Parts: sequence; structure tokens; C-alpha cells
Amino acid sequence: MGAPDRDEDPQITLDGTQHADLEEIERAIMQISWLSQRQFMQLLDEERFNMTLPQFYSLLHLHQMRDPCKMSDLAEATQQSAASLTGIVDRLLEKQLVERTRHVRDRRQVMVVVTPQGSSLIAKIKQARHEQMQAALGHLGAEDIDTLLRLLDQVLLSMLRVLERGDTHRWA
Amino acid sequence: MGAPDRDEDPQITLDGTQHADLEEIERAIMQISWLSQRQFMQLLDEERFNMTLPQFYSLLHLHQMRDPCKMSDLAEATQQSAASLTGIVDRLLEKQLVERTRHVRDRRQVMVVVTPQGSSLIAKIKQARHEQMQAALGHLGAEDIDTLLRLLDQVLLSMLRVLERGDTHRWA
DNA sequence: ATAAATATTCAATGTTGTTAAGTATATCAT
DNA sequence: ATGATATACTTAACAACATTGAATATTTAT
Repeated sequence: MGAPDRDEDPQITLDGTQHADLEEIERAIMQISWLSQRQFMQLLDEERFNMTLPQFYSLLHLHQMRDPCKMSDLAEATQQSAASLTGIVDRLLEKQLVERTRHVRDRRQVMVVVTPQGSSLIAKIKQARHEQMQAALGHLGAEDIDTLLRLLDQVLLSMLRVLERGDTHRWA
Repeated sequence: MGAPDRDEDPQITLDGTQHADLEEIERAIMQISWLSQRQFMQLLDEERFNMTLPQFYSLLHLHQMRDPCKMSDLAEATQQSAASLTGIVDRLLEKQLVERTRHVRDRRQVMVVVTPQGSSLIAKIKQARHEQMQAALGHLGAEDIDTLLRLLDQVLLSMLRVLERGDTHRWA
């Protein structure tokens, strides 16, 4: 990731003021996403955690749900295919971070729950990640934090909406 | 990814105002990173592009550099190991998106350059990605875009600084 | 010339991604 | 009830990448 593309002109709006291009934001988001995932991947790879990104995000969702969660729901929430998820849950199971049961009524459904060990690991990882991100976020002022959070949540909600629509669209 | 963790209290600051927690931002960045990379992965996977994320980010860096780039520099810039990169560049080479040469003076070094085909593909992918992200960003006002860009670039620069320090620290 | 340092590739292994096919259970129509 | 269809998930086969450590090639130092 080299220097940002700065060779494009800013937009000229009707009122004559100059505003940044949307593509600048896209570049920033892409770059931050790539770098932060890389950085996080290395953290998860340490012996004390020994996890992969897909495993973490799957476990994180189960932790947030607390109650048993269908495989298909977990797959949709984490944007992973059911086939991939089977192997991922297999490995979480080996480490005793989750438990797999069958739904009582509909025995086709496989339900997964996080174990206390799983929740405890998530807490440790969140703490380690917090320390890691402190370096990138620590210098932000309280005002900036509020603003950034508001904008990021706006972006995130739009993304989630798109994904939901995208899923229904895919099966249409 | 389920509903955001909202069960943590906001920070109470000295002046009595309530401000969002840094951890909220961390959550948002993690979630956006994961989702946007997933979404982008699916886009790159379409037949017209037929690329993977590591391939794209490697090619993107070469595109931004324009001039030939050492394997080790590319590895550092994209945060990939030299060993991984060899295979990735192999596949870019097969698709004729890059060319590999030896450095004239120091023939240990392998130099990689993007081809015109490679640059053209990057442009097409950027366009497709732009349309994809329009859905998540299109509703932002001009003010918000400026603000968000400023904050994201701040975060990005901090991350880059950390990575540089982290690299020198790792080999020390 | 020999040794040491550097840059990259190769080989072996594990996780995740894909698609397609397979198995088990549930539901619906007759 | 029985047979067809749909649903939920797993399995299988293969490609892409991640890791590590060994091997190779080239340069630099003695």
C-alpha cells in the first residue's frame, strides 16, 4: 500500500466550494480494511490465541448472540458459505470454544453455542485488540471520536442493508 | 455479525458530557473491515475479474508505484510474507498482469512491474467497486464526506506509522 | 577464493474458499 | 400413510494462500 492516490481532482459543487471525492473515502476504507485485517490476523495467530479471522468472527457472533444459533444464520451473519462454516465450527469444537447440538423440534438444524471458555477467549482477544488499536486511535479527541463513530455506524448500517438485499436478490 | 454491542456505558468525562467509547469505534472498524473485505472478495471472484484479495492489493500497489518494485518492498507494503508473495506474483504473471525482471546491478533482487493490461484491469475493478460502495456511501452529505475522509486519513496514517515501527521492532 | 549476508524461491502442511453431490429430516399432496 | 419435494447441513475434491524452514543464487566482506 503506497501513498494514497491524490492525482484526482476534488469535486466542484454548485456553491463553488470544493469537496472531497467519494472515491477518496473508498480508497481509505479499502486500505484501512486491508491493513487492519492483516494486523488483526497476526495478533490472532499468536500461540495464546491460535485463531484465524473466520474462526474469530464466527465465535464473536456466537458470543454476541449468547443463545444457540443455527448454522445457516451464522453463515449469513458472517458472510460465509455453509460449506466453509462446517469446517470452521469443527475447529472451534476441537478447541472446546463452542458446542454443537441438534434443534429439538427440527432435527435438520444444527445449533451452535459458545462455551464459557469461548467467551473468555473473546474477552482476552478484545482486550489485546484494544491495545493494538490504541496506537491508531489513541490520539483522537473526544469530539472526533463521537463524529467518527456516528459516521462509521451510518456506513455500517448501509452496508448491512445492502447485504440483506443482496442475499434475497441472490436467491431470486 | 449481529447487532452491535450496545451494552457498554458511554464514558463520563470531566466536563460532565457523555462521549462514545473508543471500543465502539474499534467494533465499527472491525465490522466494516470484515464485511467490506467479504463483499469485495465476492466482486473480485466474478469471472470478469477472477482475482483474489491478496492478488488485487499486490497489483494495486504496483499500479500506484508504476515503476518496478522489489519483491521485499512489495511484501512490506502489502503486509505479506515474501514466501506468500512469490506464489501470488506467479499467478499475476500467468494472467500477464505483471512482468518479472532482475535488477540490473544487484541481480539478487527480483523486480515486478504492472503491465498495461494490469493497469486496465485495476481501473475496471475500481469502477466496479465504486458502484458497489455507492450503496453504502451514497447517502452521505458533502460535509460528512469531508469529515469522514479527514478522520479516516488520520486513522490510516497512524496505522501506517505503527506498521513501520512494528516492522523494525520485529527484526530487532 | 572463501565466508557471510541478502534476496528470493521451493517444499511441506493447514485453513479456507469454491462447487457439486450426498444424507437426513421435514413438509406437502394425494 | 406414501411418495415427491424442499430444507439444512455435511462431505468431497480442488485451488488459493498462509505458515515455516530449507535450498538456491548473487553480492559483499575478509
